[in-house]
Amino acid sequence: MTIHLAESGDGAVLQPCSHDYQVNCGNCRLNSICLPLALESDDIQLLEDIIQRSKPLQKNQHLYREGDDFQSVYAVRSGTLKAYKTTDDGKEQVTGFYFPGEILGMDGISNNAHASSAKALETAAICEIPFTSLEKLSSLMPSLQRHFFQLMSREITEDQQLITLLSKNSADERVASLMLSISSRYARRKLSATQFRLPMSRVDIGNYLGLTVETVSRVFSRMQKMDILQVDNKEIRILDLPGLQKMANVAG
Amino acid sequence: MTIHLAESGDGAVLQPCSHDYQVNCGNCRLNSICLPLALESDDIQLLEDIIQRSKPLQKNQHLYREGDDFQSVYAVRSGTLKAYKTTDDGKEQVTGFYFPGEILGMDGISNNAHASSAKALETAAICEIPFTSLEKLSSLMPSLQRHFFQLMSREITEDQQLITLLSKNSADERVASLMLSISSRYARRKLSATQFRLPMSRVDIGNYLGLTVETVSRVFSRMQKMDILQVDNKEIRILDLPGLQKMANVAG
DNA sequence: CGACTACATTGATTCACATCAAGGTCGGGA
DNA sequence: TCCCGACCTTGATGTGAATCAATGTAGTCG
Repeated sequence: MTIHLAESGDGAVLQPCSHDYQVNCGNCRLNSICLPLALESDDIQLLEDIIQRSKPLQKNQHLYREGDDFQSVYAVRSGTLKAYKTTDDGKEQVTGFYFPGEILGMDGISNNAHASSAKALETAAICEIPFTSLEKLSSLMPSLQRHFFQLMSREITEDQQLITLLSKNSADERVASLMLSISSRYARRKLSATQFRLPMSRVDIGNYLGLTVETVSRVFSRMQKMDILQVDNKEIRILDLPGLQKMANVAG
Repeated sequence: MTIHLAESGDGAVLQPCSHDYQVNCGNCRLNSICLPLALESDDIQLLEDIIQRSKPLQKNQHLYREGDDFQSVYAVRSGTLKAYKTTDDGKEQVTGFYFPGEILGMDGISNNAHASSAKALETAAICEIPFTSLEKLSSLMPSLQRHFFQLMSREITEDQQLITLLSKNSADERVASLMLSISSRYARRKLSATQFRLPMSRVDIGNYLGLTVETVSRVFSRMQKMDILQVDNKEIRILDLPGLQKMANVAG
């Protein structure tokens, strides 16, 4: 059990902030990822009205913790977060990484309490979407209801991909798949698909993929030796994308 | 690639059936599991009107296949199904078992195509719930919309449990957890929590848990030797529930 | 600046589960 | 009834990743 020193006194509570961040859904660079809706502009305004933007999360600060009352889902505007669960015997399982444009917190709906914790891997700006407002709006806007069902369904299929990865694939394949996944998530934001910085530690990668740090490190070394990847601490450059895909041995 | 000989010519298409099965949601023994809604009786009638009951699925018959157009979600009325994905290199990954009262097919929403296949492990009766009707009804009935969001969220949290199990737990713990999960699902239906028949093969269990048949078999033998379980092929009797829980080492 | 701490790499050894191999058991069909 | 094929169990051996151990590197704070 670590104590999160970096966390400020008010903890994970997001205070609606008076100063504007000059962002709204209409002009947000990420809206094609976050809400790829054929929304009418007045529909966007309705959504806009319920979304709360708040002061950024610092590195290691929690957005919410396992067991917290579920109030909202969250969209990442900048930075990266990890979601994780703590098992009964105190071990940690990273269940996902969330990049800009992605939505997290949906696992809290079923029990009205968050089933996992979410903390910032680096400074992160977040859009908070109060769930009851979202529900009401969904009833009025079929396309929004549909979109949200799809988002949750996507979370399910992605979890199933991870289940398959953990159950059927070797260490090499797992790490390669994660690199490809991160690469495509950068590409989706019009950033380089072949050169990027990993926001998470080797421990987090290993934890997510069901491997130890040492194994992750060895896989990176191996990939480097094979001229598939160039690894400089957290800086990654993909040198041989087809080679990486072959190593991953999965569609992902 | 197996050919499913048991499958009848019309494949997975469910034909609405003229003869009544004397079942409706109002009197269904499973409705506390399937739709634990404080539904007004006229609300139940509205739901009733969109649900289609059809002729039972025979063992090994598919309810839907990976890639099929997504039209409906399904509730199991009797029997058991398994859901599975086929990986690029032809391996199979079992992603879940579905018992009476449980809902499957929600992974198809995100892409309008089923992300996995579902086949009957034994003769099974199914309620089909056309999704577009469900969506429309959800807009009108906030409690139904909420319920469906919760169902999907539960699927997410359960998948995350499995991810943790695969990533962090030993063969013994995995098998013990599955036995406890099945036990509690029987208990929920007011059936014996300590004596039941496994509807799935050892291969399916191993596949679901990321283990080989041999390992599953050995774990059962070990549990039997420890007087935790009595195993007679597919008949299971839990002799020492606390012992089994201790072996599982997880809350699930 | 230098020292402390968290993070990352690399090597040696161990171990849990996979793989390979051989029988055993059950259930359905001729 | 007996036979066949699918399913299950058990044993012997192999191996990929965990564990243990040591060293290297980067970022941080007094």
